[in-house]
Amino acid sequence: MTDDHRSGCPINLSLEVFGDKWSLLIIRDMIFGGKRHFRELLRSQEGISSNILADRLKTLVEMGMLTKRDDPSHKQKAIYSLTEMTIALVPIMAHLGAWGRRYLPVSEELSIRAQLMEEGGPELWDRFMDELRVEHLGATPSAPDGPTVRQTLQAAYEQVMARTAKERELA
Amino acid sequence: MTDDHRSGCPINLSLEVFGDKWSLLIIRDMIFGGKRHFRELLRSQEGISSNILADRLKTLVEMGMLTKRDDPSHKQKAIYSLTEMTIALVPIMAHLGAWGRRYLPVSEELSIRAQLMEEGGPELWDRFMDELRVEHLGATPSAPDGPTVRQTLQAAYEQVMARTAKERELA
DNA sequence: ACATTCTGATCTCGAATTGAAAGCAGTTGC
DNA sequence: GCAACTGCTTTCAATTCGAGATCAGAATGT
Repeated sequence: MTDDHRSGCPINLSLEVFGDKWSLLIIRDMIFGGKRHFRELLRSQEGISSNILADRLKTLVEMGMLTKRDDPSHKQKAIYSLTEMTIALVPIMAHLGAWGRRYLPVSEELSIRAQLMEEGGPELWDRFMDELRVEHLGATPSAPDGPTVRQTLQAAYEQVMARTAKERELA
Repeated sequence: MTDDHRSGCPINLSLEVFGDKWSLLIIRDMIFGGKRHFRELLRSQEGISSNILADRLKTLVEMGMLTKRDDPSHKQKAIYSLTEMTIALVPIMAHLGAWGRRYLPVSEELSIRAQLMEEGGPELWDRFMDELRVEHLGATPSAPDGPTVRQTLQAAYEQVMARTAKERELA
């Protein structure tokens, strides 16, 4: 980790951490897709290539955005976990999704999650962050039972996928 | 403007627009620094070089993030303006600043603005966005008189600068 | 009138980054 | 035994980045 920064501005430093075309997508897939393994992350919507993924994961670990440990069930598997720093990006992800949905040519299927996050507001974000802390940091569950935020988002996504698939079939 | 996107995901599309090390800094300087001209933007904290600045400005204009027009007072001057799309990034800027301030080695002088934005919350952001609409989009002023948000942030910055300069002198 | 400064870029060229595709040394499951 | 899976690493061409020099026209100062 080098310490030569362009400036001490918070926005600049944030960009030095994830101001590129891939880092936030990896984090997105971990947060919203529940992905923890290299091979899972390799199957991103955008088709990241393995060398880039390996490089970004290494950098993100060095910067404290992720941690990496061995998977007990498989000697060659590595498990990547979010840190508090990365979980704290959930509201920013929500804002980014809302902004993109408003101003950019998003697809319906891939923006339903952003819509639900926007509608859910800070309450939903907090609940999601708590769930991520349980999942990635071993925090003790405090929230009530029922479907998790990720499950809810995923279900909505699959429902839209099923509907649009049927519409395409009929067309 | 090409239309071949990696995916229709809102977060991905957002990153395709400003997912690099410079675009958001240019927008930051326009929003918080009130900069409108090439030469002003060239004097950034981070020392952007002129070819990069020219390239990013061109791209941002093409994407509808900025508009460019002639300055009536000088035939060679160009004035860059924010669009609604870019003004809508203010809350994201605030979140980014807050996140950076919490997790990264920011400098006191350059993070005082982020602190005030964080403390001000959505109310302050809305007021700021209204002021930007007046300044850049020609909206009719609706807010009460008194110092603008940018002036308030700038004054706080200069106060910290004066204090730390004195401290350095004494040390 | 004349020099200086200011304007928004553009040009050059070496260095760094990007990324597709193939390969690899193991591990696991059947 | 063997095919599939594991997290990468290597190769190499193409692209992008970026510092510095430069530019032509316009305003400004004297």
